Amino acid sequence: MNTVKIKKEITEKRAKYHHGDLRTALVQAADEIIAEGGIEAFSLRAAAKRAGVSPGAPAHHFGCVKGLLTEVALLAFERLGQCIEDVGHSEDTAADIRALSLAFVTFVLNHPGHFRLMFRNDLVDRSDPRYFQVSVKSGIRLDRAVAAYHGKSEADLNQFEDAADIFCGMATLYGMANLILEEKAAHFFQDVASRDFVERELPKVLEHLYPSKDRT
Amino acid sequence: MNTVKIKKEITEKRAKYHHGDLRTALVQAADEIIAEGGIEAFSLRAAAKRAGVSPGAPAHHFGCVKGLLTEVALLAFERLGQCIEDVGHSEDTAADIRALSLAFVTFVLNHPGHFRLMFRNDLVDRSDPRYFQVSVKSGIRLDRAVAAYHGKSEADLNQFEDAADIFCGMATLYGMANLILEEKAAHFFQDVASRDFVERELPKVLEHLYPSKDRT
DNA sequence: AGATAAATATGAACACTGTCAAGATTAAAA
DNA sequence: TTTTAATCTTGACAGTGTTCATATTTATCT
Repeated sequence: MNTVKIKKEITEKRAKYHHGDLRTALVQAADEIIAEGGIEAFSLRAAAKRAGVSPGAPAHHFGCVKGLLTEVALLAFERLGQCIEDVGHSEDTAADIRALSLAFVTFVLNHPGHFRLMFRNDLVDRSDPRYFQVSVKSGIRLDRAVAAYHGKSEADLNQFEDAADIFCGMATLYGMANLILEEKAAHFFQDVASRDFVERELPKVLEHLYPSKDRT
Repeated sequence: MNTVKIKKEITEKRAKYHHGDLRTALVQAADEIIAEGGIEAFSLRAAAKRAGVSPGAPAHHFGCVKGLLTEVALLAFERLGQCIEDVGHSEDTAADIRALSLAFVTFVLNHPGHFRLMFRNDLVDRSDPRYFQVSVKSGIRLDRAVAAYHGKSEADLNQFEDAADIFCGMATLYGMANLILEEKAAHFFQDVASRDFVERELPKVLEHLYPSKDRT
């Protein structure tokens, strides 16, 4: 009967021996850790502790650390996709590109830890089919906008020159986000990683790169 | 006298107790490890072992692991700078940009481990004054080329619009190198990380981005 | 319902990692 | 030559991811 008492105490303290939905609890814990302290702060054991579970538990749900981090990255991509979706459509294709790019860079500045994770080959299993799915989903709007800016439809994308345009657009945006976040552009602009700066100056830069066309 | 004998044997086996120039030996060891297996293969202890020295030795020469990796990164930047310098000058500014970009991407593909290290804030001490020095040195040629392409001299760089041009140029190049190396552009082009592909297609892409001007 | 099978979490172990302090060894300076 | 300073070793510490036998709970079948 004594053992029963002890069991009950334990039960009250930590819900149950079987967590119920440990998998999503671990993903959430990892997600929070990365949001708060970046990948530096993350460890499999820290996530386990945060979920109130033993250090060996995660291995049963995710094969290894990459599995868990992949889930977090997918989550982040979905959020990015939402931010992109929330951008309104306009008739000025250059303005569309500006708005989408601003949304992207804003996401990066708001979620630096996640952004640094999302594209890391060593931490995320990019061969997971869901990765392709979700990364395309969050990039397709920019693809279309750039294609439209160059007067092409989405159907033309197999044509080399249109693919090249879109490739450049993606590269530029990704590069700008990187330079801004990691403050590698400090000798171009000051306060380059501040949100104010980005909202003020990024549209100008993009206006330069994709000039609005005269519609007489 | 027995101990003397043993001492001598040890002496013959590993040169001397005092290595002589352990600092550069460790940098070289780390450099080789990263060249062979990337950052994944690197560890402070592995570098120490490769240099034939005890695991605690590096701490005396570099405060911590970041110190050693910073040296390797600086080395890599110097090599990059050399590759950039080796690119000839032409009168066609667009062709200059193409040649410089090709040299950069080629370096990235030839030294993937180093490239992945060079811009990592968590592994390299970018506040080291030598970092700024050497990174500017390897970027200035592209700066000038882009400025010249837009018909500006280097003196104009404080002007916002010229800084924006150069910022975009840097971002695009950095982004392209990333997309190509990490094969994030696979749904644009195939075999995107092969050297053949880059030499064949990258100039086309850049010709698109920086069209050669008619000089009638 | 009761016994059996499957899923799930624990806890200890293993081989790593970077960092540190005490002591041994060598080189340089007095 | 003796003393001082620099250099390297050794052993320890806390931390990491991963694995495995064991304990516990849930689900399934008779």
